[in-house]
Amino acid sequence: MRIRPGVKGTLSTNRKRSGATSIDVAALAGVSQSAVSRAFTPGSSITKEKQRLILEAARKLNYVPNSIASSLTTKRSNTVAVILGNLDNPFYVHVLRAFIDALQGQGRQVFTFSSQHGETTDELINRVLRYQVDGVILTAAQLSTRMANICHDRDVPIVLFNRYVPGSDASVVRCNNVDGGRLMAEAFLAAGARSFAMIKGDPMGTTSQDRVRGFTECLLDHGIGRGDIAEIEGASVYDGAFHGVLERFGPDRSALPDAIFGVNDIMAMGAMDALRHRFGLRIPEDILVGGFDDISEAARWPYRLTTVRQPIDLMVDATLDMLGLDDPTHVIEPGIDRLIPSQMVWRDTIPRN
Amino acid sequence: MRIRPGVKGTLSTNRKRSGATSIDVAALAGVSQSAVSRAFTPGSSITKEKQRLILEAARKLNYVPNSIASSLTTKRSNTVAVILGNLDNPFYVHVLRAFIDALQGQGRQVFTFSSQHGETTDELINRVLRYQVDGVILTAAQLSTRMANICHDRDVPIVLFNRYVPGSDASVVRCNNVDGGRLMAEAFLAAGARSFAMIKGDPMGTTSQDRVRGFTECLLDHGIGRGDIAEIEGASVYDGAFHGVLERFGPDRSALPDAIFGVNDIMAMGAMDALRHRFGLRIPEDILVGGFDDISEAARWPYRLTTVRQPIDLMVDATLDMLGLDDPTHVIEPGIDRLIPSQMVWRDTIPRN
DNA sequence: TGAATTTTTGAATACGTATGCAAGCTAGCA
DNA sequence: TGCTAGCTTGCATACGTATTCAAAAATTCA
Repeated sequence: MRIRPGVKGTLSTNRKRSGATSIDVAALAGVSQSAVSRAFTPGSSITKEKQRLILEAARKLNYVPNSIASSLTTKRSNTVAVILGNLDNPFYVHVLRAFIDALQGQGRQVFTFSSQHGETTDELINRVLRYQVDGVILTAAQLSTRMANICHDRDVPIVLFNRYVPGSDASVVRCNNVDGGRLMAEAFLAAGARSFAMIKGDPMGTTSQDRVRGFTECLLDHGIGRGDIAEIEGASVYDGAFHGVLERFGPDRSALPDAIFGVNDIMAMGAMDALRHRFGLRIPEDILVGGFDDISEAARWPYRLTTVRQPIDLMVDATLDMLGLDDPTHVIEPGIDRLIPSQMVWRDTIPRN
Repeated sequence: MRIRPGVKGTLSTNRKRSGATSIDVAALAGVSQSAVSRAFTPGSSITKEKQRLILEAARKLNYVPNSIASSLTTKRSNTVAVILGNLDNPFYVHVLRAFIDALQGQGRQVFTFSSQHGETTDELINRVLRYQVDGVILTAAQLSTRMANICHDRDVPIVLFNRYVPGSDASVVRCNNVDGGRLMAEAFLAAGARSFAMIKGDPMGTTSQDRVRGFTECLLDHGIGRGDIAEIEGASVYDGAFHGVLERFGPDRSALPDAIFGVNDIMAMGAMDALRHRFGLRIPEDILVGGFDDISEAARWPYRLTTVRQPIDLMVDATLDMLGLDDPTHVIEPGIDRLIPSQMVWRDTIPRN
C-alpha cells in the first residue's frame, strides 16, 4: 500500500468522494493552483493560451470546480431559497417554475423548502440560513420579527411573495389583492347578483384576507347587507371548496346565493364542480362563479372561469429585482411594498353587461 | 478605525455577510472552537452542561452553523438534486412534493433543477456536480454515458425516475409502463372497442414509448390491425392533446376511433375536453377514454377518468432507498431496475364488464 | 486510596478555492 | 537600449468547520 504523498501539487490518491481538485489539474497542466482557479473565473487575469491548457487538463481529469469550497471564500453561494407551501394550488407551481427558470438563467441554483411540515417558521429559516443562501423568497409561512432581524444582520435579503407581515418592515411583492376582490364584486353586481358567498383560503394568509376584504367592502358600499354575504372555509384547496359548498348548501339549496367568489381559482373550480355535478346547476345561468389567480387550468373548457389575473411574470421579476442579488451595492431597504395591479379576465362564468 | 485583531479567538469584527462563527461563540462561552462544533453535532462527546452553555452563547450571538464550511470537511452536503422537466404535468408536481417532503424529513435539502432550458444534459449535470450534492434524482433529461461515469467516479449516486437509458447500467426506478399500457388495452377491448387512438408524450421518453408499446402489442395480440391504431403527438401536455385531437379528427369525425388512450392523465383530460366541448361527444357513451398516472386531478368530477395508477409513494421510497444516502457502506450497484407494478383504477370513462 | 479505564477537552490541521501581494514578464515609447 | 506601465503568475493565506491526537479530567474498580 502506498503512502499518500504529503507534498502538494501531486495527484491526490484520496478516492473518497470529490474527484480531481484544482491542485490536481494544476499539477497536470504544470501551473499553479491559482491559475486553475482563474481559468474557471470569467473576467480573470489569465492568458488565453494558458487557459486552454488548463481547461484541457481539467477535462482529462473530469474536473468540476467545487462550489462549496468556492462559496467559503467568496461568501456567495449563488443559491436562493424558495419556501413553498401549498403545491396543490397550481398557482404556486407556476410561481415555482418561474423562479427556477429565472434564477437558473442567472446562474443561480434553487433550494426548495417546504413549510407545513409540523415545523415552526424559526426552525425553517434556521435550516435555510445554514446553507448560506444569497436570498430567500417566501411564498408560504410566516416570518417572525426575530428571524427577519437575523436575516437582516447577516445581509440575507428576504422577499415575501404575495404575503406580508402587518407590523413589520420586510420587503414585499404582492398583487393588489384588495383591489382584485373589489373587481370581482363589481363584476358580480354588474351581472345583477344580489346575494353572495365567498370561499376563503388560509385563514392566516393575508392574500385570502385581502381579497375577502376588497370583495366585502365593495359589496357593502353598494348596499348589500352583511347577511347576504356568506363565508365558507375552503382551506385554499380544491377539495376544501368542493366539500365546503356541499356542506353549506347541500342541506338547504334555497340558501344558495346568486354568485360565489372562490378566493383562488382552484377553489372556484372545486365549487363549480360541486354546483354542477352534485347540485345539477348551470353556470352562469343558475349561479355565477368567479375566481382569482388566472391559472392556466381555469381557462380550460370545463371551467372557462372568469377570474382576476395575478401577473406572475411581473411579480417574479419584481421579486428578483428586489432581492438585488446582482448588485453588490444593493442595500436592503426596509418596508418596500411593491403592489402589482390585478386585472379582470372575462370568460364564461359571469355574463358581461 | 480599528485594526482587526489577528489573534484567533476574539470576536470577529468582519461584518460582511455570515454573522457569528463558531470561534465567536467559543470566545463568548469560554471554550474551544472544537467544543462549539461538538455542541452542534448530535452524538458527539460533550458534557450536557458545557453544551447548554455553548447553546446559550450561540443563541445570544444568533449563531447558525455554516453548512458550507461543514460540508467542506465532511464531504457531505446533505443535499440532493432533483432534476425536473415538465411541471405542466401535475404528476411531476406530486413527485416533486413527495421528494421534498421525504428528503426534508431526513434532514436533507433539495436542489431543484429544471432541464429544458436550452441546455445540454452534460452542462446540466456539471452544474449539479459543482454543488457537491449527495445524490441526483433524474425525473427528466437524458443521462449520457460520460456523465454517468463521472458521477460514478465521484461516488455520487444517480437514480433515474421513470426513465432509463437502454444500453446503460444506471439505476432505475420505474413503474411498469409496458404492463400498464397492456392493462389499458385490455380494458378497452373488454368494453368492446375495436378501433383506437393513442396520444403519445415525449417522443424521446421511454415512459411514453413503453406505454405505447404495451398498449399496441396487446391490441395486436388480440387481432386488432395496425390500421386501427392511430397515433397522435401530444407532447405530454394538455394543450398538445387537446389540439392533437382537434387537428386529427376535426376535418373528418368519422375517423374517430372507439377509444382513445392518453399516455398520461393530463393528456387524456385534454382529449376529453376536446371530444366533449368541441365535438359534442359523450364519454363513455360515444367514445372511451383512458389515461395513465392517476393524478388527483383526474379523479375530479368533470373527468372521473379511468386510468392506470403509478404508485408515487412506492416509487419515491424505492428511489430514496436506492440512493442509499444513509448507509455509508452502500455501494452503487449498477443496472438495478426496480419495476413497480402498475394498477388499473376504474372510474367513469370506460364501462366495466 | 490509587491505579486503570473511560470520557472530555483543546490545539492543530485539513478540506478546496479565491485573492492580495510581490515578483516576473511583455509591450510601449523615447 | 533603457525605462515605465500594464499584464500574468505563483506564493501564501483566509474562509468556517470537523476531526485526529494527545493531554487532562472524570469515573470505575479493586
